[in-house]
Amino acid sequence: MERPELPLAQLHAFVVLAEELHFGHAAARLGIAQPPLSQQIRRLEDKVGHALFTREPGRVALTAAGRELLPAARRALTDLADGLAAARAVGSGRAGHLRIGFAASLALTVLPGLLRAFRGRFPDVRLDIREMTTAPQIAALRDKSIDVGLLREPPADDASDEAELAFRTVLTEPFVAVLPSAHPLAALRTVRLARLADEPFVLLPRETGPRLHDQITGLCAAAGFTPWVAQRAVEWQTVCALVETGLGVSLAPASIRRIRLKGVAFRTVEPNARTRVAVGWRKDDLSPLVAHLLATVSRDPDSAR
Amino acid sequence: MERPELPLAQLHAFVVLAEELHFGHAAARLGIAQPPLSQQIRRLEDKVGHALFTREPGRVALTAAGRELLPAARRALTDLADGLAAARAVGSGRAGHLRIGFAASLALTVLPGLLRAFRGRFPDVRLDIREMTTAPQIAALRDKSIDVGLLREPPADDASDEAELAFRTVLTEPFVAVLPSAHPLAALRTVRLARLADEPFVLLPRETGPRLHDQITGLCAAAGFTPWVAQRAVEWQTVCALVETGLGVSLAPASIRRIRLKGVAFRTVEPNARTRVAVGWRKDDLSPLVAHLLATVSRDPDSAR
DNA sequence: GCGCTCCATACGCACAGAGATATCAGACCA
DNA sequence: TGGTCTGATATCTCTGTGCGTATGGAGCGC
Repeated sequence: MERPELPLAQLHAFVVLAEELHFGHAAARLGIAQPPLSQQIRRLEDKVGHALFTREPGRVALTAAGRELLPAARRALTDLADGLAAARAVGSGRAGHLRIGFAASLALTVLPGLLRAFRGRFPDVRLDIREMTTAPQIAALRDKSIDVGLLREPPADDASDEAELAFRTVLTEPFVAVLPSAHPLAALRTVRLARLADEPFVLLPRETGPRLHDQITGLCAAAGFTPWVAQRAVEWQTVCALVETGLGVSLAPASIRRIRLKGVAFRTVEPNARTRVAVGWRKDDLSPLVAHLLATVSRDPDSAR
Repeated sequence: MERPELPLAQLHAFVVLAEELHFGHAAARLGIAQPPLSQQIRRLEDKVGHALFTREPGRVALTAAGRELLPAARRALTDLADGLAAARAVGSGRAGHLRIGFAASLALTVLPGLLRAFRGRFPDVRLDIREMTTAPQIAALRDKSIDVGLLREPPADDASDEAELAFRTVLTEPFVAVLPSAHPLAALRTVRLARLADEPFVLLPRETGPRLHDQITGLCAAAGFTPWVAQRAVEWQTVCALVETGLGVSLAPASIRRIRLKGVAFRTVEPNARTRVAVGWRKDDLSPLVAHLLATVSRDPDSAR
């Protein structure tokens, strides 16, 4: 790639003149007087080394050399205009590409509203959403395979080893007991946690979200028992299905009320605790898209319908 | 098409830096010091309105906006470089497109050498050659459907109605008598024209080249007779074939000796006259290609082998 | 012949920007 | 802790060029 020889301003003048084929009109379209235009063209012709127009009195026409240069000049100008517009759109966050990880349990609650709100505001941004549990999201944020994560129970903000990631709580929600409809406790409005002490439990594997898992077992411990986990399942959907078949009961974030199954009842528990849903991102990620997404999350707190 | 906002020099610097990802190396490749390069990039970023590179200590990288701008910048630069080169090639006559009309009788003499010489000198020029007799060539030159004509017996240079066309004689050649090999006159080295007075003639139609036709009949008239035209044919090739079958004799430019037929003999005639082959072009055609072709014609006078 | 249109030329001004040198600041390494 | 590498900043110079106004000159039509 060599040093460019032709100033863009002159090429612009050239293209306009090639369209108008009239110095006066072309100058008017360019918003300048006629003599400067003559100069522009002259300078361009000097640089090219050949005449680009023939000026017979009354008629201006392109030469063969001019016909050769014209399409290249036109392409270059439109390419640059388009490229500049695209770069500005991306730079300002009006366009681009955002990869979002999300916890499966949010697929029916926070996520739809958030996506709808964001898409409404930034229709040219391509959203790449992928379901991931908490721990993989943190790893994915670190290795930059996602830009934003929506997860449950993030590491504490002040954890020393999380210097590169930031989290902000999006919402908190209570836990609910997940019971088979036929279960005696399902008849109550509120279930005291201790009453679940002897029930078999269905839970997610601890690795998929250690802090949430610990919070659940911690709740049980506070109620005076250690839950006996009869079955593990990797999705809340599956957990509910297993509960329906009578394999056990569960404790889950209230979000999963959205999973409507005939044979499953959700009951508030007592004593309760709230679990946090947070949004996480890389602190050093200056992308305006991330900023916009974070702003959208804050602006629409009830997007978690 | 709007006024271009991004100076090409800055885009060039941008592209080079995007390839090197190192200010020092990029500056070296650009042949400038490092601070000016920093300025170029800064100015470009100011105009775009967003950062194009991230400068973490030790590693320079493109931002999303920069990645968006890069291909457009690259395309624009190469387009312009290519377009400029093409325009210069066309302007200088090293490339382009030339339409040449030629008389059929030259297809075996002047033309091959001329084309070979021209192609050798200007391999990037596309030559569009089309066979035309004299009168259509003049019309084609006028309406610009050909750029150069190779023809026999052009109108006189000083003809008042030929102000827009110019002609230059390429070569002159004598006439030869075309006889069946078995013809008694074929036994002679030279044929006196008057001896053909009672022979039937095979000639081209007058319209295809009135001046050549008139020259032939003029020769006969000078020898004291008016030729009896037993047959007309539109190509010299055909004329020779008809002579071979004994349908008559003919008078033709010496070029047609190239048409070798077993039963046809070519004999010089006496008295003789020479016929001119000329190249014609539009006087107002400033194309360097035409100038080059004319120069080639002059430079290789013996291309008429 | 006169005026009109159209383009070129001449001259002047002002500003952007490309280049240089010199210096500074942060990161990293020995 | 000091040296090195990297990029940013400051300041200055100078050229290019973009634009203006004023003017010239060639065709063309009335």
